[in-house]
Amino acid sequence: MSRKILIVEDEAAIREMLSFVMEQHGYQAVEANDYHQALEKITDPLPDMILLDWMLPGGTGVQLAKKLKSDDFTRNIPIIMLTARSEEDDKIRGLEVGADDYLTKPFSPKELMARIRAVFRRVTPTALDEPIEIEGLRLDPVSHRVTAFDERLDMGPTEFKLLHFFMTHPERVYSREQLLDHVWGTNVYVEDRTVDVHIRRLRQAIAAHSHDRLVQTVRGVGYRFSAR
Amino acid sequence: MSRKILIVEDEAAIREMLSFVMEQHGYQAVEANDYHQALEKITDPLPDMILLDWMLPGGTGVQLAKKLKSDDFTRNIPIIMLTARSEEDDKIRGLEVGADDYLTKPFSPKELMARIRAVFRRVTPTALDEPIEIEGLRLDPVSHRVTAFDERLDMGPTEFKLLHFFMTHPERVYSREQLLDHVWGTNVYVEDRTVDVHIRRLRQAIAAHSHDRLVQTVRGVGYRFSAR
DNA sequence: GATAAATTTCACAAAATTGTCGCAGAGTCA
DNA sequence: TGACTCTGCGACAATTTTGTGAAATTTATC
Repeated sequence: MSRKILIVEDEAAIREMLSFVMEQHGYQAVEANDYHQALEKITDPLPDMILLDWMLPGGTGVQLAKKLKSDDFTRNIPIIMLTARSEEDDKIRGLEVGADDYLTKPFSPKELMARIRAVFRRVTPTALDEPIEIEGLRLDPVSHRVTAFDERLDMGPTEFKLLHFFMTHPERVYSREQLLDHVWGTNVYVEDRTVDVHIRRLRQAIAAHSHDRLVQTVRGVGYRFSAR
Repeated sequence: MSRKILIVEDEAAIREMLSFVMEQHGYQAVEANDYHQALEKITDPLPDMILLDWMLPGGTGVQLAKKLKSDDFTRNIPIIMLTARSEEDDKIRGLEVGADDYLTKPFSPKELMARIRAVFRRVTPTALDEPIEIEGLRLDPVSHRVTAFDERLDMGPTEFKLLHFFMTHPERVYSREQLLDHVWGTNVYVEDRTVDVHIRRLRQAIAAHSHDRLVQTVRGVGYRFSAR
C-alpha cells in the first residue's frame, strides 16, 4: 500500500529535497508550490498526508490549512506544517487550524520520517480483530494463523487474505472482480482467472478435514463461502 | 498485586488530591514535588505508572520525561502528563517525548481513573517484572539475563529488548513498523529492514537449543513469537 | 578525543509467492 | 450426443520478500 504525500512548499530546493526523501522511503510524492497548485493536485487520489509550508507567500499557508480542514473530503487528511525556527507562535496557530504536527526548519530527513511515521500511526487506530471459527476451521487475525481442529494450516498471504474475507463475509456470492477489489485491492490489474488459481490454492490449504467444501463455485457467477 | 504510582506535581493541593484518589482505588501512591525528588523516589520498586505535571518549575517536566524514556529501566513505564487547559501544544511535545496519555486540568477523579485504567490496559496485560519462561528459555528482566535450560545466553541490548517484548506479547504477529514502535521507541526512524537484522541476531543468540524456532517469520506481514 | 561496541545500512543470495498459460475435464443447453 | 463455455489443475518464469555477511555509521566508554 503506497501512500501519497502532497508537498506544498514555495522554495524549490526544499520542495525537491522533501520529494526526494519521500520517494526514497517508498512514498509517492506530489509537489505543489503555491495555494492554487495545491488545490489542483489534491484531487483524484486524495493524498494520505500533507506537508505544508507555513510561510507561503501572502500567508496563504494558513488559509490553505483552514480550507482543507473545513472541507469534508479533506478534513481527515493529516497535515504536518513546516515552520522557520523563529516563528514560535506559528505552532499555536497551526494547531488552531487543525494541523496534526509541526516540524521546525531546519530538520533532518530522519526527523521528518520519524514525524511522518508517528502521525500515520496516530491517525490509524489498530483494529482489534476477533478470531472467527466455522466448523472447526479457525482464523485468528491477531496471531495470523489458521487452524483446523487445532491443527495448524499453511498458506500464502493472498490465500490468508482471501479466507479472511470469506469468513467475514459468508453466505454470499462474489464475482471474481469483486474478490479482486476486496482482497487484492482496487487499482491493481490482474486477470480474472487469477482468482481461480488462488481459490484452488486456498482449497488445497484447507482440504485436510475437507474444509475445502466451504469454498463453493457458483458457475457463471463467482465463489461463495458457506457452511452449508 | 498492588500497583505503585508515582505522582510528580509541585502544587501540594493537587498532589495530595491525586494521592488520595489513588489510594481510594487501591493503588499505592508515592509523591514527589520536583525533578530531583522524582528521581530519588523512582528507584527501589519502580513505579508502574507516573503522573507527571508538565508545568514543573523551570520546565523540568519535559526534561524528566525525556530522561525516563531514554533510560532502559524506566522506558516502559507509562506516563500520563497533566497539563493546564491552554497549553495545547504540550500534547504534542508530550507525545514526542513518549508520554502515553495526557489529562487536561481541571479533571475529575472519574476521568483520571478512567485514563489510568485505559493506559494500564493498553500497555501491558502481562506482569511487570516477573521472569518469563517458555520451553526452557527464561528471561529475567530484573537481573537482565537470558538462560536456556540454566545455560546463560549472550546478546546485545536491542536483542534483549526484542526478546523481552516478544515474550511478553506472544502468539501475535507484529509488523516491522510495530516492532520498531514497541522495541526501538517512537521517536527514531530506522529502515524496516533493520528489524530483520536484529531478528537474525536474536535467533542466533537463542539457537543453541533450537529456541530460534520460537521466532517465526510471517511472510508479507512480520514476525511472531510462539511456542507452537 | 580515541577506541571499542553496538547499531544501521547496504548488497546480494536464497526462498517463497504470484500471475499466467495450456490443457483436461465438468457442466450446460439444444 | 455434440458443441460450447466455464472451471480445475500442474507447471513455470517473474516478482517479491526474507536471510545473511560485511561495511558504514552512530553511540558509549574511558
